[in-house]
Amino acid sequence: MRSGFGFDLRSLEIFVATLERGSQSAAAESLGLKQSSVSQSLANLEEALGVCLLDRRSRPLEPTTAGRFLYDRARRLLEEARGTRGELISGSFGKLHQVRLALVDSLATAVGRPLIAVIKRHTRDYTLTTGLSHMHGHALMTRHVDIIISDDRLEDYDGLERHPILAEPFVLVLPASWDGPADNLRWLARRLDFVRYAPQSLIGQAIERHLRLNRLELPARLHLDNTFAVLRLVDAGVGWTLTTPLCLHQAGLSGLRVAPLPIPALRRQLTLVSRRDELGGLPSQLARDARRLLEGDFLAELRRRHAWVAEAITIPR
Amino acid sequence: MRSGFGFDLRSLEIFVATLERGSQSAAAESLGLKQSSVSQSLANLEEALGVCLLDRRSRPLEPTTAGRFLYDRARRLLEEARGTRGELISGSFGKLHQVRLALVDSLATAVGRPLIAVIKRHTRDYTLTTGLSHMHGHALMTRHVDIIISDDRLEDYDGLERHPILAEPFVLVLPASWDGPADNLRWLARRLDFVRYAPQSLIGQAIERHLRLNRLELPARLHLDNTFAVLRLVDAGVGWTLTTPLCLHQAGLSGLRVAPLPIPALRRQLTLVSRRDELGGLPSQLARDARRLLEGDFLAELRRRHAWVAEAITIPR
DNA sequence: GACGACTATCGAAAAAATCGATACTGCCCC
DNA sequence: GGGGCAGTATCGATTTTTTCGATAGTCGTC
Repeated sequence: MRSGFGFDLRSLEIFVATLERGSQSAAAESLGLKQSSVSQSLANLEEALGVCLLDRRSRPLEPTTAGRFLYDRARRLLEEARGTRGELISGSFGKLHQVRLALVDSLATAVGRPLIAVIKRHTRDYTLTTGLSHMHGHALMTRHVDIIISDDRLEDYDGLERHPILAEPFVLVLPASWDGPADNLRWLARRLDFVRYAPQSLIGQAIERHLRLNRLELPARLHLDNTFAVLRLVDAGVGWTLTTPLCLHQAGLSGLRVAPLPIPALRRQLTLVSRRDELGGLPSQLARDARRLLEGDFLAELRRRHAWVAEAITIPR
Repeated sequence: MRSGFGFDLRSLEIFVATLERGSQSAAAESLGLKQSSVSQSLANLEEALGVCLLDRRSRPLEPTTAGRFLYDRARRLLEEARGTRGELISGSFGKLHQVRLALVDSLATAVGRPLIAVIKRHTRDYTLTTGLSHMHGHALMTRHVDIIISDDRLEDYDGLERHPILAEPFVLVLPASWDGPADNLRWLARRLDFVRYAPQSLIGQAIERHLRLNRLELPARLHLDNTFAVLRLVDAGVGWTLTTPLCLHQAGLSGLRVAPLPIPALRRQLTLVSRRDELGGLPSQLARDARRLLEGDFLAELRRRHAWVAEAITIPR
């Protein structure tokens, strides 16, 4: 047995049959083996696991505590293996057990929970992770996740399907207490610190690149790796930052002052990306639902609070 | 691979690694194999399952629909195998996945649902079956069930633990419309048919044996294999029968006339039986709960309705 | 203490998994 | 359009694992 588990399906079959038939000889017969093979297999199993599984003295054979436990798990594993085989050869595939979804933080807070509800209708189990966007692409390609929604469209890769979710402009965010002008970043940066996103994050990179393009060299004092931390500092009056309406929504800090960028516009696009044709209609459905949720929840509130920002947001379809 | 599944844990490992690494060569390296072995294993897998799993043309390698499905199941199987191994070698056994309980019909209706709640606190999953008692003993010994509650104490077998649940007398049951005497079965049987339990059932056998012992030869016209059918006929005025208070309670036919046996008493004992020391405290706890439920529900109602019968019932502890 | 029913052990045989070598495929690039 | 490249398939040889047959050991029963 080459697998590193200490057992494989065959040895579990033998073990289970032995307990159910009550003797090695009976198990051997029921499996079309000889008793010696059963004995060997059981000995190997105990050897490989380093655990005693059977009390050989009693008749019918009885499991030890560990054996009783393995019996339970083995039955389950074998049952699932049988089911899998059946579904495979009949071609009638059931629900997937697990769909793994990775979201940018800002979306996770806004629409994570309702999206999970949608996923649940398609699979038995799911995982949802958040994290830095540039990790998501890699995770998708190595199959550590199945679906990502982030600002990375992974244009370099083939075999993917992409569903745009949201395009939003970056805005300038200032402490509520700041009542000075907000139309010159260079000038602003001399009175109030620029609170930056850490350069590992895609959002941070996008901002830095845009600032460079617009020939703004601003002092690098504060680098924080998540939106909440960034906005918390701004809220505390420490400085100002650039971010997007969705991030603002996520942080839930309603007291901040929001102004248009005093430099050419920068936008980010959130896109749902998955491996093409692997999950049927689930990705497009999730995309549709994510848009609907953003529309109803986030955008509606934004219209009330900062109508001019809401104008600039695009939710496709 | 000797198991009849078309795959084993090893081939699943290889398949999963191939998809996750995106190529056979990479998978081979990650598993310490050569590419040719991976190719072989995948070919065997497809051969054994009779299904194409991979689209070999695309880079990184992509699964077919069947392949995507198998990937999902395989990850799960491997995950469970890993978990099982971990729990086994660390000795810290988790919950059992499944405990299988078999009850005599009459108990199932009376206390089945609350008992399930108790089981749920001890295992992830459970099954409950009912059926003829004499099947239960066999099922227990062949590990098709873990716990039985029936009128068969399986005295012939060792290695079992037994917890008495209830002892109850048989009673004579007549149609409500019958207002004649109920103190002579032979006489009764000439006016009204004796509705029997099928001789396959343990309860039927017990009754027949008792009648023989008391030299009663009654005509064999009606043989029904479950309490509900038996009592339904009695209720319809077709005949009379012998049964127990719990069976009466189960059938829920409140209009029937109940009388003491006009022959020496016959009792049945319901006992919870399980393989000794396999399930820790669960059997005794279930027994305790079953008694409590019978006491509170069944016996309390019986006291109101037929106090003289309630007297004759014993619930231990 | 012989018998029967079962299990352990061991070398041989059979069946796998794996390897090494090599041929094949599709793609990119000049 | 042909060579290089990265990956895959195939095949005989090799190693490892599984199974077998034979035999010896164990335990309980009569």
